Amino acid sequence: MELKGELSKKPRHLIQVVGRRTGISSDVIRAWERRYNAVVSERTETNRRLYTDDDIEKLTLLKRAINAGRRIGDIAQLSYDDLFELVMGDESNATRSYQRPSTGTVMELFDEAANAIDEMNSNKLDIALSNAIAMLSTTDFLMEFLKPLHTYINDECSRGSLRYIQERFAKISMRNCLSNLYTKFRSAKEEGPRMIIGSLTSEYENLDTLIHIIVAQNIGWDVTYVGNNIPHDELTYMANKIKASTIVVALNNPRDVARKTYEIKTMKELADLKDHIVLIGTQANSYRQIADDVNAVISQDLSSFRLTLERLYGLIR
Amino acid sequence: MELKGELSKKPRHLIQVVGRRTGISSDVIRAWERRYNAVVSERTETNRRLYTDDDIEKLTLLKRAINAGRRIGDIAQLSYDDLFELVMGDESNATRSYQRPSTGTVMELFDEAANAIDEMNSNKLDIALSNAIAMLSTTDFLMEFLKPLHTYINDECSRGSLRYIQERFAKISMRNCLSNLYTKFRSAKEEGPRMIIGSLTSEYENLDTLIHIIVAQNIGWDVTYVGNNIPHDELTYMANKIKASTIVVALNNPRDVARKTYEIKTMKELADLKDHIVLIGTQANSYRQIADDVNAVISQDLSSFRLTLERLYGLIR
DNA sequence: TATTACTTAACAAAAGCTTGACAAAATGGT
DNA sequence: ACCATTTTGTCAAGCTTTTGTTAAGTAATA
Repeated sequence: MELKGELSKKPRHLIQVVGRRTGISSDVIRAWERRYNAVVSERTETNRRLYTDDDIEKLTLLKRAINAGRRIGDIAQLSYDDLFELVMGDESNATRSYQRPSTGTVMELFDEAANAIDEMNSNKLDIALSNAIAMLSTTDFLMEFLKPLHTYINDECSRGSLRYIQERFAKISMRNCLSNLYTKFRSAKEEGPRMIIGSLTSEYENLDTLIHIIVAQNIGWDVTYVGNNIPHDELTYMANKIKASTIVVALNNPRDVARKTYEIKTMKELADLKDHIVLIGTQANSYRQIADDVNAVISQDLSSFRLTLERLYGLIR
Repeated sequence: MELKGELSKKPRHLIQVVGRRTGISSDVIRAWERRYNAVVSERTETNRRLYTDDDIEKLTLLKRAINAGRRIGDIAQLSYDDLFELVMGDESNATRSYQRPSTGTVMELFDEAANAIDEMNSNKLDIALSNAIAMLSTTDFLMEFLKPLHTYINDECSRGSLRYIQERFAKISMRNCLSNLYTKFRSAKEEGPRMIIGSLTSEYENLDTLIHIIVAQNIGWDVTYVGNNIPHDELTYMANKIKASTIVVALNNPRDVARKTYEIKTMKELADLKDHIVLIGTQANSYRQIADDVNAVISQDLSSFRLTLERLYGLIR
């Protein structure tokens, strides 16, 4: 089936579409063409630019290179392959803290979302979220946008300046957005070590857990999310069956610590010895003792979760 | 089971109906035909246009493509498949093209999904679901694929041939898939009458409810889903605030009929008199009496839900 | 008879194009 | 650390193309 090969060489995308897909404004795309011949598209008979899939790929790479600190003037004329190599090098050498020049962007996106929640306009909220995804790197989106938005909602709600239903509908938009990200990244990666994420009986579904999924996928894990309120034996059954190398247990409900402690112990016994167990969530700290006993890792925040997974990833591969 | 029934090939919809279903005005549909031969329908002996279901699907795709930034002149003449590939690429921002199995019937798609659930391969399940979306019209996808798959899972699980965790992870994939559809059908412009869908206190989240959302959106409603377990006063508050013309209440938990009856009555009193209330879900029948009293509509199955919404849509517009 | 649909023509808003200018940010030399 | 220079994103003016909308007159429908 040559579907992809044929189509990708065919000029068929208008500049507006390219702008949306790459997140580069049409003005900039034209400026790059004018100044550096970065991507020179074909034209229709009436002089409209028509881009191919390959053009889009190159523009995406250019954007990533710029994000990594390159200057457009220096890299615009590189071939796709050279560019690819460059970006790979840049991104692997990148110091982990990459600072966005103007914090204005994040602030504006945040305000847009907060307004949408205030007006209870779910459409607007969805748009704000997808704008944020388009504008920010995945990490920034999660750490600097979605997480703050989450705590903002919780705070305002407990202070009484947001109503319960505003919290609920906002969280549903955020959940949708996260599951979109989940499926989007999933299709790209086929391989990578397997991981199961879920929570034990009496736990509720939690946005933070979903955020953890995206982080894990982003590092290269093949993640299966099984939801909340799962009996521990079901978790181990599945882990064994699909040969998962890591089980991530979300702990956010302070009740039943004793039972859950026992369940974690049992899981370690029943699952393959090679399996790693990672505990996340607000209540994870209550499980220090058992974590030591079964050699589990506690990751209370996203960055330590990321570090843990990168370490395990290195161990397993 | 025939992939596309005889009915879908039969020209039977007047242009007005097509306009309502697709959200494209009749003038525009005619202009597209005149200028680009986008969708050329058959005619009655007296020269009236008669459209098939397939025509409607194509128009819907055209609209989605335009939403994604395409221009009608460039895409009007594309085949359904090319159009679909284009829309999927645009909407998922990733240039990934789905892989479609050579010959596909609903049965094969179903088996593919069932196998994935059996093997607990969530990746495979996701692919099966998106293939089904690709192969089938939205209506067929929901009614002939997803709904049967849902009951299949419930049956097998209660018979014990599927484990609890298989049910859970499968339903999460299906939920993700539905929320993807939800976001995709969202039009950028806020048009169409507003609707709120949610469930009252003590209700659980339900896949069927999500399916109803897609159906409603497909007809042209601007849907806000607020989730399960929502106090009735919060529902009315939001309905008033965003000027929703219809509130859809999902009732699937047999407990607390008396309380919920009272809550429905109160909602009718507090919400604007013009608001319509629609009751859906397995337990909706237990609310016949109050439905009559407050002039609410009960829709126990998807097709009656669709009819109800089309009628209301006509009334409101 | 009142409504809906059909055709044709015309209009106006939206989006694309080019050229040119400007200001913020980055760079580089002292 | 300071200042001049270069780079680069953004925007405006003026023009063309595309496309949704409206109007006018006629035919069909209920």
